[in-house]
Amino acid sequence: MQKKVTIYDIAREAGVSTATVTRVVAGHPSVKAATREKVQRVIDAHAYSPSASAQHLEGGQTRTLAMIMPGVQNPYFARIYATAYAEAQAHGYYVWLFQIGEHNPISGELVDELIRRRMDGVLFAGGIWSTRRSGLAEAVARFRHHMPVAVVCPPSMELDCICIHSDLVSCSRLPVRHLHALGHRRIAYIGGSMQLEDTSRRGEGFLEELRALGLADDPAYHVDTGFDAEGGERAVLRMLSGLPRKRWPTAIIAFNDQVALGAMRQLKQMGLRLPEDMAIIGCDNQFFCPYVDPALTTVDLHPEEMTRSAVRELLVAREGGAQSLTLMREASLIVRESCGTALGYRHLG
Amino acid sequence: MQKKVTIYDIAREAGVSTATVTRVVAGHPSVKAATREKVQRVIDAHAYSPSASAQHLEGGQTRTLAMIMPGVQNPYFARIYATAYAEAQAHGYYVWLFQIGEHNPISGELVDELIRRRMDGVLFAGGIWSTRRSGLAEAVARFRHHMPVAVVCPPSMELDCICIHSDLVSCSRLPVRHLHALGHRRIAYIGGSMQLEDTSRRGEGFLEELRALGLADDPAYHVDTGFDAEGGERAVLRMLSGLPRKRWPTAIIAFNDQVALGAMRQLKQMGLRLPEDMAIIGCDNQFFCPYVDPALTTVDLHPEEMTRSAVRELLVAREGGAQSLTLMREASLIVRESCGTALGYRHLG
DNA sequence: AGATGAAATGTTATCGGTAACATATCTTTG
DNA sequence: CAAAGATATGTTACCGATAACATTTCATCT
Repeated sequence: MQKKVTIYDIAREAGVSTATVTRVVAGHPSVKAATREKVQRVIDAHAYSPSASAQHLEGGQTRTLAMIMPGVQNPYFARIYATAYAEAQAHGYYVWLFQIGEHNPISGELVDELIRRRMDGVLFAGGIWSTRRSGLAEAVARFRHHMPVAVVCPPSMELDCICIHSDLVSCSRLPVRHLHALGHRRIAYIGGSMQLEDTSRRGEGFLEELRALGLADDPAYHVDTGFDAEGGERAVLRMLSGLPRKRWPTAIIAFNDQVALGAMRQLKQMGLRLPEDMAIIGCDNQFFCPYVDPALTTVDLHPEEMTRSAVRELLVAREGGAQSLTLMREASLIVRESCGTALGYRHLG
Repeated sequence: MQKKVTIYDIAREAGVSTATVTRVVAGHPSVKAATREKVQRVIDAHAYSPSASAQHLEGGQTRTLAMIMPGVQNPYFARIYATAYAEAQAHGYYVWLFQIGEHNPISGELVDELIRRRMDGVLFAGGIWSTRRSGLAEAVARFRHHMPVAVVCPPSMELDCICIHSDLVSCSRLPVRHLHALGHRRIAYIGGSMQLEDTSRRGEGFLEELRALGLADDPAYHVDTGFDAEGGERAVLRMLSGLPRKRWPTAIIAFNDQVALGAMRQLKQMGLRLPEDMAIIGCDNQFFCPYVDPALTTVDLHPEEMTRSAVRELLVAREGGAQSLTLMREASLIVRESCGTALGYRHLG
C-alpha cells in the first residue's frame, strides 16, 4: 500500500495542470497525443485513480442504489438481490445490499447512514416490512426527503413511494383452488407469523378463499411457526399431534418452500406417503423444488419481474418521473408432483 | 425530495458558524445547551445530515469493505456474505457486495471502481477464483497498491495477500474414507468443472485418496457437469448410462450439495433406492441437507469461521498488521442418512 | 509578416465538510 | 473592578477533484 496519490501529485510530476490530468482521465479529445501519453505514464506509474468522494462532492452522482432486506440467506431474497444487481448494472448503477435480519426493525442509524452516503435511491424488499413495528413507514418517509424509494413486497399499509406488490389474492387462491379441484376438503396452512402483517395477510387470504369455497376454516388447521424448514417440521408435528387422525387435513399449504420442505420431512417421518396421504404446496419456486421427493408444487410470485420494475421505476423517478405509484403482479402456480393428480385422490371425494 | 441542504444552510439559518454545526452533529460537549438546541431544531427541520463524501474527503475513512464473489444465489456464498456482513458490522464497518457470476473473470472496471471508491479493504470469496483465467492474481496485485486484500477460497496459486484456505485434503479424504469404511469400493465423483482450478483440485484430491486406499481410479467414475442440481442430474445420467450395471459405482461424492440433490433425484428416477443401492455425499452442509430424503451426508468447510478470520485479519492489516499470511481450516464430515450404515452394506464386502 | 481562429493548456472558484487556531464571552478571584 | 482562566463560538485553510473561463500556442491565410 503506497501513500495515497492525488491529482496534484500527477499534475506536478507530469509537468501539467490538474485540468489536463482530468482531461486525460476523462478521455477528452482535446489533449495532444504527446501530452496524453506523458500524463498517462505518470498515472500508470503511481496507479492513480480519482477519488469517487471528491468527484461526488463536485456535482457528481454516487450511481448507487441501496437495497434493504431481511437477508440473502433466504433464497427468495437472494433472487431479488441478484436481479436488482443485474438490472441496476445494466443502467450503470451499483446496488449496495444491507440486510437487517428477519425480525429486526429498520434501524434509524441505517437510514442515517444511507442518507449520509447520498444513495441515488433505496429499494426495500421483503414481506416482513409490512409490520407496523418494522418502522418501514417511518424509514420511507425519512428517505423520501432525499431520494426516491421503491418497495417490493406484498400489499400492506399505504406507502407514499413506488410500490411493487404481488397479488396476494392470486397467491392464496391458486393453491386452494387447485387442491379443491383435486378433491381436497380439509386444507391446512402452516408457517409464517401472525405478528408480521404480510404473513398474516397471506393467512387471511387463505381463509377467505376457503370460505368462498364453502370449506371450514378450522383454527386447528393454521399453525404459524416461522419461515424455515425447522418451522415446517414443528408445524406439522404440532398440528397433527393435536388432532385425531380422522380430522387430519389431507393437504397442506406452506408459507414458503423451506417450510414445505420441513413439513415433508416430518410427514414422512410419521409414516405418511406423499402425495398419497398428504398433498403439499409451497411458495416461491425455489431452486430445490424440482429436486425434492416428491417434486414440490409451488407458487411463483415472479420476484424477478417485480424487482426489475422496481429498479426501472426508481431510475425513472430519479430523472423526475413519478415518485409514487403502485404496480401489482399476479402469481402463478407451478404444478409438480407433491399434490398428485385428481385420480390419486378419488377416495377423498 | 427537497433541495439538498448543506452545513452552510444550517449554520446560516441557526445563526451560528459551520464549526458549531459540526460540533452539534458530532455531539461535542463544549456547545452551550441553548445553542445546541437551536441548531438541532434547524437540523431536524431540514432533515440535514452531513455528506459522507465530504467527510471522507476531509481525512475520513469510508469504513467499507468490498466483497467480490461469484454470486449470492449459491447458498454457500450467501452464508459467506452474511457472515462477513455481520462480522464487519461488529467492528463498525459495512460490507459492499459485488457479484461477477460463476464464469466471468474479475473485470478491470470493477477493480477501478473499488479503488476509486476508496474501499478500506477487499474480500474475495470463491473457488472459481483459483483459475488463472479469472484474473485474480492481477486484481489482487492492483488492489494491493491501495488496500489490504483477503481471499477465502481453496488453496491455489500463491497470492501475496491474506489467504484463508480450506484444507482440500481433509475435504477429499473424509468422504472417501467414510465410504471405504462402510465397505464401498467403487466410488464416483461428480460435478465441478475441470476448467476451474479449484474444482479440478478437489477432483485430484479425491483420486489421490482413492489410490491411497488401493482403489481403482476409473475415469468413467468422474464426470464434471457444473455446480447446480441440474448438473447433478446430468452427471448421473451420463455416468450410469455409459456403464454396464455391474460396473456401476456403489457410492457417489458430489462437488456440492446442489449437485448431490440433482443426483439423488435422477437416481430415484432410475429406480434406485437410496441409500441402499447408492450412497451419496455432498459438500457445504447447506440448509436443505437434513430435510431431503434421505437426509444428506455432507462435508462442512466451515466457511463462517474462515470468513470471520478473513474479516478480522483484513481489519488488522488496515491498522498496519500483516498484509500477507495464510490460514488453513480443516473440513468436517456431517454424517446423516444418505450413506446408510455399515450394516446396510454388508453385501458389498 | 501579421492577423485570425482553432487547438491545447492553465487558473481558479467550487463542492460540503472538518479542525486547528483565533477570538469573544463569561466566571472567578484577588 | 481588572486580570486571569475557562468556556463558547467564529474564521479559514484544506481535503481531491471538476469545469467555466482565461490564456497561450500553433497553423493557416491574405
